[in-house]
Amino acid sequence: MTALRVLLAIAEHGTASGAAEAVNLTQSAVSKHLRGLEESLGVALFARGSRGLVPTEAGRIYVKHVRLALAELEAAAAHISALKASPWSVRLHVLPIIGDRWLLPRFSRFAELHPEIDVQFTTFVTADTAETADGVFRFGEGQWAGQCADYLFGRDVALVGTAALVSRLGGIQTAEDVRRYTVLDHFQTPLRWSEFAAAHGLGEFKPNHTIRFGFYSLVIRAAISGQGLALVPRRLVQDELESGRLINPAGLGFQSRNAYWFTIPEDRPVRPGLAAFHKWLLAEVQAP
Amino acid sequence: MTALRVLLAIAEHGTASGAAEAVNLTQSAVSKHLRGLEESLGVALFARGSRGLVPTEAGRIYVKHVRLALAELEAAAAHISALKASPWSVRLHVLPIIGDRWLLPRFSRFAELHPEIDVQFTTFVTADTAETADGVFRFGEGQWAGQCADYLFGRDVALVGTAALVSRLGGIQTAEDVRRYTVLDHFQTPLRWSEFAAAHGLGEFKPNHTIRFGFYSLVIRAAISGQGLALVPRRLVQDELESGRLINPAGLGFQSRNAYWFTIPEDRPVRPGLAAFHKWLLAEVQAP
DNA sequence: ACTACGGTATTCCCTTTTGGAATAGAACCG
DNA sequence: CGGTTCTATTCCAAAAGGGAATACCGTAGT
Repeated sequence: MTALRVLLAIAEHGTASGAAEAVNLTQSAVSKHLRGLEESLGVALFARGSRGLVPTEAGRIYVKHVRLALAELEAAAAHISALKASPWSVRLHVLPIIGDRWLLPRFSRFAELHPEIDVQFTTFVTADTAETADGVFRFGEGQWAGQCADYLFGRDVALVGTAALVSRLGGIQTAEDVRRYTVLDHFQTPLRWSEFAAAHGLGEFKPNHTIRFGFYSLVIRAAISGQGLALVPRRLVQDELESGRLINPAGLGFQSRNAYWFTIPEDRPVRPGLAAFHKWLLAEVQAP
Repeated sequence: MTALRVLLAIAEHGTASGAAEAVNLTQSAVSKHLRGLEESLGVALFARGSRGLVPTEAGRIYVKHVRLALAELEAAAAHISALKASPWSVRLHVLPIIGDRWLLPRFSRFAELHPEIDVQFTTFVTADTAETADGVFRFGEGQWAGQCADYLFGRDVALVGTAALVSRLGGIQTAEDVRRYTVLDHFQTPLRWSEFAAAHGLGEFKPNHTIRFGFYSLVIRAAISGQGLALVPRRLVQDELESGRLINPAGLGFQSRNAYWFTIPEDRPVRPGLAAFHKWLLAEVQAP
């Protein structure tokens, strides 16, 4: 069971050590779980490379199903916990990328501040999971029917890559130069590069080569390991930009209409636990 | 994880001890698993009665979701095992009621006969699970598009109940007498009682009281514990009829158009493992 | 070519969990 | 009121899970 969670974590992080952190285990445990799964299925799920684990065909299929299954289990738990919701419990639906790179690192502060509030996280998407949640983190333009949305961050999108990569291909002065590079993209939000092109008046944008990933964390990871250029909300790579592991050549980027929001249902009374979280969240976004 | 399987087994059997047998554990282990689940969810899933465990509202909801989740996992496994199918492996989709009461008890004979054949059972229903299966046990009239179907048994439906129940309410001479009894029914195949009524020219059949169950094994179990009369394929309660735990008053029953069939896809080449199983299955049905 | 680095696999060892046998207890039935 | 048929609990052995340390392997940069 934890093996399945481990599996998904690996799929999202692309490395066993990264996954280990995400599920609060050691890399050794993760490795063993993966091996256990592969043995019981009799199939290799990930190909071992020195840069991490890359899913095999079977792995991709299996991961897809396992994600659905865990989503269903999560929905089950959410559903029954909705039956006994106390005013001090909060059920949140969090996008993995936000949870990993933004919310969880600072959530411990909230937990310390409000030990009496019981916060439950949900990360997979199912039909009714969004319905039973008290608050949902979303990506989009800020309009959802029946939802009251607060902007968090993410409109400020930066073009990023490693210094080594950029200098090797002759540097980037203008957006035009990007055409020479491999670009990294995300399956579910493929519009980003055309938004970038539009913002810089590039017209038809046909990059040298595109690599697509199923998870945004993989896009970021690929950028860090120098595989190409990525468009990422600046806030999500703040650490890397400050430490120099990533650079933002020529300050290129654009203002996106799509960003990260936190929504709460309009029709439902706001219970005190949710109110406290909501307030904390907005404050945290303002003053980082 | 096994806890979830245990949960479903309990839901299907209505007793912890029965479930224990179904999942190859002891009753003690089952009890502990259930308690563990309930504690981690903070909700009672089953009400403890001295005649077994009956699901609570929360329990029913949870079971429903868990079934979907496990179906998904099963589909995952089936999917990837389809990728590496050897000619000596067979993937079967089995209806729980058949698996429990008919197939598994005699399957060990097949396993002894053909140790080289790797048989994989699947019991939950998912869209593609039926597609990847080599053979499927079905309930119906024998016509499925693209499937070649062999009749197994189940057309001979008997009216059954405990001797105690029947004598208490004054015995049953004709089908008319059934009206005085509580009847047991199955959600997914509710037509049975009207078929029975039609076969005996009863016209509008309005029984005294009806109890409905989500699983056919619960119907049988309820009949055995004297809760009412049930219509059951005779082959599925052969043991009980012979031992007298159930009786078939006045030999009442009817010939149903719906029965149990085994189907294999028409378009697919029949691999040797499947051929062997198929042959064994038909022989087993003939000579019990 | 060599070293530093970032990753995975493996070994050893301890802790926790799991599962079975036996037993106790509760409800129902005749 | 015994007998039967359930569940809950206790005790104990076995197995799985998980962490720390270490070995190992491929790549990148000098």
